[in-house]
Amino acid sequence: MAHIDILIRRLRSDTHIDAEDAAAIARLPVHVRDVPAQTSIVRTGERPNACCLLVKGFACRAKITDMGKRQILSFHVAGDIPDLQSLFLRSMDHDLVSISPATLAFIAHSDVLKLVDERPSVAHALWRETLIDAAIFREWIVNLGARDAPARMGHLFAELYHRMAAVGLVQGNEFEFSVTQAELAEALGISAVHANRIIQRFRSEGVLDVRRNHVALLDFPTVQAISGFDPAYLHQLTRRGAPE
Amino acid sequence: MAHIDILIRRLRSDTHIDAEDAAAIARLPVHVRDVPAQTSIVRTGERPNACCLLVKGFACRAKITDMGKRQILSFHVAGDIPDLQSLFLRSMDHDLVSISPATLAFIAHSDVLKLVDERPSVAHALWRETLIDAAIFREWIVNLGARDAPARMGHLFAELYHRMAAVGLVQGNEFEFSVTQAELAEALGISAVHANRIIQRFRSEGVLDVRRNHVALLDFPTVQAISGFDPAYLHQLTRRGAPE
DNA sequence: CGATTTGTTGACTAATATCAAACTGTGTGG
DNA sequence: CCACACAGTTTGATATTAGTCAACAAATCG
Repeated sequence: MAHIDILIRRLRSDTHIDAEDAAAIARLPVHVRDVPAQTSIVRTGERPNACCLLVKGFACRAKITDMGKRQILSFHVAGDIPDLQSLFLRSMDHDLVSISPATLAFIAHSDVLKLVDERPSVAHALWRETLIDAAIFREWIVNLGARDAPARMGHLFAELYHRMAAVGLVQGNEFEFSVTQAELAEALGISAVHANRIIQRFRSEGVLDVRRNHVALLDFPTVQAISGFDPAYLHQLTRRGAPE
Repeated sequence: MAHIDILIRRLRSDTHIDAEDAAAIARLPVHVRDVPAQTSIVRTGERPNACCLLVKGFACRAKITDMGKRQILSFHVAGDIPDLQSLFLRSMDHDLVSISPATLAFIAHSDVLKLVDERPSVAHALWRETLIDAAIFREWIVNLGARDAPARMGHLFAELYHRMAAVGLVQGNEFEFSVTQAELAEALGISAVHANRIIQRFRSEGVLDVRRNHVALLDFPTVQAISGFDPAYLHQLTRRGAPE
């Protein structure tokens, strides 16, 4: 499987592209690179001239405050282009960092721009991807502003479950995901100690089992109930291909 | 001044459009409507067939959680198109509500789509607008997740100052802005009582004076310092037209 | 001008942070 | 293969921030 196929699979999960579009995307030249965990891929203030497709592994976007605190903005899985916005926002306003060993496929901005100007349907599809990215940020704002810590954590894993299912990375109620409790805390806006206590409670209650490299949604209905999770904001096309 | 001119002014503050693009935008047919404060303009789940340009007044986007709590996602000022994402995300994942009497100019999706497919530069400009929208959400995540309540409030008003300055709506260090303390609390993810106490402290310290319809940034350097505000994430073109 | 919304205050409570120490697992070099 | 180093996790005690409730005051509106 070519590296870029994961992108086409991903796009098909939430947008409409036809065979010709897919073929045009598949023709995009890519530059593949493997990185270890904890590698900064793009940094705040840089002006990348390529977008980064995550082919394998996990990454996150994060901002550092003036007080030196890091806030993780989003987690990314295979098929995501976490810095697609750099196509029109020249300078990065945050960092992109791997949180596991990862395979990246870089696609030059110039090639993407040529493609979107030639094929409006691809432009619409990629624009839509960036809009879904924003929709996920909106839901994350709700999470941080309006839900307590256990609900936030439940919500995060319910979302990841859906997003990973879209690219075929879940088995039953479980999926591989590499994250430390400290990283989780940075995403949820809580302390690492508090994150640990919530994880333990979920584990003992048989709701959710979060490990260093693996997540099991032991009781999805409960996770959904305590977190108020509703996948509508992901704007995915349903299995049945229902209209969006 | 035609209603749509505020949009052109706004676009020029953070994107590059030429005279022909501006003329093409100015030719977009609009349907103008005045609404009182606290009016729901578009609701969650709806599938609007037009975008809404805010010509005058203020609005916010908000989500209601399953617990009935409302989280305000963003505030909007004249020149914003708060639901531009509906162009490609058919169903709304949040509400758009006026927070003051407001004038709205609705632009049919079909007209916008025709324009963006005919003029790539306009497509790029509008796409860029939605990306800046997302960049603001990212910063708001940092605010809610990594800063304490006073910093959040300072940050909100520092941002509004910049955004309103871009469309010429500030006088000195002051600007008109209509918001109740309860709404502020819903945006900041704190209780109304706590919001009130912070406002009073800022007022007594001569840092920031937030009133029902008016905001004065009495001491901008201090606001900036306590909130860690850095306008880079707004991706505005500087006054001097410096490159972005 | 009365009615309603918005803002203000105090007392009390709950959620979460901080700190510090100890423990566990995993990989590395001797 | 062991021992050590290190990163990650777990625990308890204590501190702080912010929430809730309830009453009242002040603005605002029809």
